[in-house]
Amino acid sequence: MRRNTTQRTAIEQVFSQHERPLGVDEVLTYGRKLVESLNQATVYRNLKILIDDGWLKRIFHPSLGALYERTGKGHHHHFYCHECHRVFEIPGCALREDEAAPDGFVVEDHEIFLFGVCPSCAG
Amino acid sequence: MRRNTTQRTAIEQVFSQHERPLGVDEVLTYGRKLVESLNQATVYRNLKILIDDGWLKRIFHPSLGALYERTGKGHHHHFYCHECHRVFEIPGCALREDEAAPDGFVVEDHEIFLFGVCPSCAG
DNA sequence: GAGGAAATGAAAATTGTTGGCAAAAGTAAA
DNA sequence: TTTACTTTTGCCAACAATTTTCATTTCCTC
Ligand SMILES: [Zn+2]
Ligand SMILES: [Zn+2]
Ligand SMILES: [Zn+2]
Ligand SMILES: [Zn+2]
Repeated sequence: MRRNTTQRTAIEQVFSQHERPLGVDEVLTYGRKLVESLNQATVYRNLKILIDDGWLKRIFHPSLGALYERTGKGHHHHFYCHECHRVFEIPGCALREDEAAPDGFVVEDHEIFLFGVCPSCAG
Repeated sequence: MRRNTTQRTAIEQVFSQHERPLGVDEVLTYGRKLVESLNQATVYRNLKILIDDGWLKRIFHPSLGALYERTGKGHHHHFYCHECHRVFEIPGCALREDEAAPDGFVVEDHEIFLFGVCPSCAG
């Protein structure tokens, strides 16, 4: 049976405190402010657990690699600014899902990554 | 100044011969049929060069990791069937690009991964 | 051809992630 | 509570993927 641990609680708090996709290193850094002894392997183990639980979701960024974000925040997508290298969450969806794939394909989910320049970098 | 090498030419040929996203290991395997001595580091180096040149594009597969595919094949996206674990190229685009991000964001490119069941698995 | 810069191959070094194990901590029954 | 049991942790070794180092080879220009 699954036990509650201060480590996993801390990791959950990290995601609650930062409302954006986080990398493993960020989870570790922020998590250590809550539980000083927090270990990297523990972070990996718990990220996996939280994904299995459906509490987290893993997304892939073309250059940043794996990022983790909370589920249940409503359908949204991501924008990567190649100037400041930040990932933004973009609410809503501009995909015409019914036209997304040819007949016969059953589309159950989709992931969209936008690339460009964010408002503050665009000046 | 950039020089033409038999190795890079071989790598380009590999992509021309296989019209689908390829992993590093596949590029190495197929490439060695053209240049026996082809080295893994050379593959990595040239994949990077070809991406910088805009000749290749890197995409991330949720479980296979990084894949490389030719650019200039027309705008398209990818579909991952969670039954047979195959990646399909989906021609065309169903994204309303003008509505994809809030005002201020300059969208220059986007990547879409569809998930679901392919026609042959859907029966 | 000769000279010089760039690219390659081989291996070491990094980086990212997972696995083993003894010790620590959570849970439930006594 | 305390005890007994099991999960989870921290540390570290083991992997895997990718990058770097460096001596040697190859390409290109003269
Ligand atoms: Zn920016
Ligand atoms: Zn959407
Ligand atoms: Zn299928
Ligand atoms: Zn598109």
